[in-house]
Amino acid sequence: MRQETRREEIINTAAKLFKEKGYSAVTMRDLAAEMGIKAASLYNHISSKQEILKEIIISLAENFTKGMQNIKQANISNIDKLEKVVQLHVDITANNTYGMASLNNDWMHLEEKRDYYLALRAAYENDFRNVLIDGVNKGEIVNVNIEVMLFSVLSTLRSLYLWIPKKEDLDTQLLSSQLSKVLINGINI
Amino acid sequence: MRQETRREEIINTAAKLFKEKGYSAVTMRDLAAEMGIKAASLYNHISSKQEILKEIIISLAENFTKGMQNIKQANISNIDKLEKVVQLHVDITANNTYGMASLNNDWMHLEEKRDYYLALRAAYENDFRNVLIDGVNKGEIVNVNIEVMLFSVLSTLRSLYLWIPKKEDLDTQLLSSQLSKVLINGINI
DNA sequence: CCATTAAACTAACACTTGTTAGTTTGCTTG
DNA sequence: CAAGCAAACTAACAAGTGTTAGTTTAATGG
Repeated sequence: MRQETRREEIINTAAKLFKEKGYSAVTMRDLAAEMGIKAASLYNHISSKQEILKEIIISLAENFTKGMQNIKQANISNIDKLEKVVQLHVDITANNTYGMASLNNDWMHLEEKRDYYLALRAAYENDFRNVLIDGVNKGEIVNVNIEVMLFSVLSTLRSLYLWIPKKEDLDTQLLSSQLSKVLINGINI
Repeated sequence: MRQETRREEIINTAAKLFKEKGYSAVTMRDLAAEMGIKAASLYNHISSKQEILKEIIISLAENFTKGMQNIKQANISNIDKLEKVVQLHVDITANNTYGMASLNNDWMHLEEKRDYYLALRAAYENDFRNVLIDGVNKGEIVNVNIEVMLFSVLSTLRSLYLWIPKKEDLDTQLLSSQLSKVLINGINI
């Protein structure tokens, strides 16, 4: 386990506070107090509050993009692809529960990188949609409204950060497989 | 269609802005500008920024509570109860897309009413959980991890506000039935 | 036509915000 | 030991914050 730099400590602490109160409600003085230093000292390590948010969100978004690239070009069924997507979300979220809150709720405060983030997200949703469409065409997935299926599954995956921290010793493998079953097969007998 | 009071106009406009930027990032001057007046003039109609948030969130939360009371005491199967819950979410969200964003993301800024909100939400989740448990016990619902099923379905329903506004002429009845199918039966063949 | 009233206004307040400049502290290493 | 440096500090700033006080405006109804 590599040692965290001071900069990374600040970013991780910020992510935690951003999850609790949202980006706008967290002041640089709040963040400094949580680190046990004065606000001005933060600027030895980061260049602005903006930059902290950017670091949190963009790295996560790029992780999702990378994961999706691998999955879409794999030579497996579309149901299997969906299971891989579920696992991708569980893994990334388990490793950065705090950051996922910012990704979901504070991306609109990104300013310069906002459009880049939105482009990544749109591409991701589109890749996801294509898995569903191909699955329907090949008879692997039931033929109901694609947008409703996309919305339903993706909403659950995007909300994972709200639930994962509650678990103590999380078995990501187990959660991922249970979640896949529920999302794919539903809940009725 | 009853005429909106000036107060209600302010609260609805605030909800719209809160959805776009979050409660903390919206200033009273932003809100006033959107209404075409000066910030100080808002205080002829509301007593504080806090109060606006409270009005938005608490009324919605109480609507959910009321709806759940009706559903839990109905003499129908647990699967039917779930369908009613889906419809409840679709109806409330379709009628107040903006407010639902605050309910989901800004409840932590409620201050005095925060604990009351959290109590309502915990009770709601518990009623929801009991429908699932009773369904499993009666063999209507598959016996997998209750918390995973609860999380999955509730996350989708709570995220509805992000998707509903995109539809132009929304048929809530249709959306509700499609969503129920996906959530209950899953997406595979 | 005058009194009332809803709803706007201007001006100002005390405080908080992100950030900068310049300085001090205390380790690490040649 | 001296030099270098990472990382803290104090002090201050300009702008923005929610809110109050007191005043003006324009429409309404007896």
